[in-house]
Amino acid sequence: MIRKNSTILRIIDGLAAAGQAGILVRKFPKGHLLIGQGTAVTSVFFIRSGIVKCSFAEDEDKEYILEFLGEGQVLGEIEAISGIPAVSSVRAISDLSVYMFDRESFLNLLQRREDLNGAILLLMANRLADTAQRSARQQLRPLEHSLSQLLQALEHEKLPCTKQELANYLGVTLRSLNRLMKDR
Amino acid sequence: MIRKNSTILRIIDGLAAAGQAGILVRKFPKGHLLIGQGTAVTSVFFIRSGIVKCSFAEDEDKEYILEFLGEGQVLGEIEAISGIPAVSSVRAISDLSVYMFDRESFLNLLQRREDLNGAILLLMANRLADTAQRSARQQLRPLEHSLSQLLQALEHEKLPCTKQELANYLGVTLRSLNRLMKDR
DNA sequence: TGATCATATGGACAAATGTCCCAAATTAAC
DNA sequence: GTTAATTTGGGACATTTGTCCATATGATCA
Repeated sequence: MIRKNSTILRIIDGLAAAGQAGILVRKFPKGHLLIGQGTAVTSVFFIRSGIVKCSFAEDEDKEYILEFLGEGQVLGEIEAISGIPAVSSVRAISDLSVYMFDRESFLNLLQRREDLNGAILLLMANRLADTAQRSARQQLRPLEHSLSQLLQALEHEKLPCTKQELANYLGVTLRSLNRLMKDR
Repeated sequence: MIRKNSTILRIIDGLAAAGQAGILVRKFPKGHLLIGQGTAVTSVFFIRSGIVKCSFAEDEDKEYILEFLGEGQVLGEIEAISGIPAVSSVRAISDLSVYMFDRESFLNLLQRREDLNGAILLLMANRLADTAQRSARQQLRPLEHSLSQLLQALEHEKLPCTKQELANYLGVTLRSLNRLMKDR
């Protein structure tokens, strides 16, 4: 449910400890917007601790939550690599501690460090697989199924988010979510 | 609508022309299954010409089409990189010509050739962006909207697929698709 | 020439979901 | 401690979508 990746965090920890240039440690409070959909992204973030939501909006009023990311996950790498404006917004839903790279440093390291390169390839492959699978399941299965999966996942890890956000993650209205919750 | 990628095709053309070991040229007829969901993937394919559909099934009877891929697109790279069984099935929907790599050769080249590495990173970044965007739009917008977008795209490029497949791409039943088509 | 299969179209009804409300409960602000 | 704002839970109804048909059209094959 909340994606994590300890391999990458270890690599970055190592780089930071070795005094690699271009890495900053930053902290952000819950609610802080790290990346705004449609804007240019100039930094790449690696989550040290905390949770963010990646969400996509079209109308201002409706949002769809693409994923929740936790420890070791990377933010802004897609935009850094492809040069396009941010695909989604990224907002902290708990207090956050991150490593922050400027774009050039990140791309440089990605070329020079084979281990980082491999870890990022792997992370992107996993994300693609997960995203595709979730997208497909949401189309194929009834809402009830996605919901019970979600609730089961939430028993193990608590997610500091509202019910509206859960609905936005499931791609339905809050009303529908409540209905399902009631008559289970 | 149909994803393509000429940069990669040029790189692979070059490698093949230079006699790089581990590359085969293969042709498959329309309808041929290149990758079966859930099975181990031992080859990586680069499309020289033709179109495939990547689809995800859960019940045997229902399928969701993740994307249509054309020239220069890569198949099986996710599984090669991450080692997981195939996330989706890939089937030719027109006659197909491909470059075929065994997994080891592909991973080797990915390490040794900076240009290929960069091109694959870029391709995966673009796919992630596209997949996320499509998934979000399908949840946020009414079917009518997705449909008109799709029809507009199809005016420029013709896709050799059935209406059932279009419905599977949109994530709805054929009945719903027909209804929308009728009262536009 | 049929017979058979895939594909395409649409009627009728059921089920799921959204929209528009309002009220209770909880949390944050002063 | 009181007020305001957010979050939650749900009724009533409209709309959308799915399910289960039946029929028509066209292609293929014996």
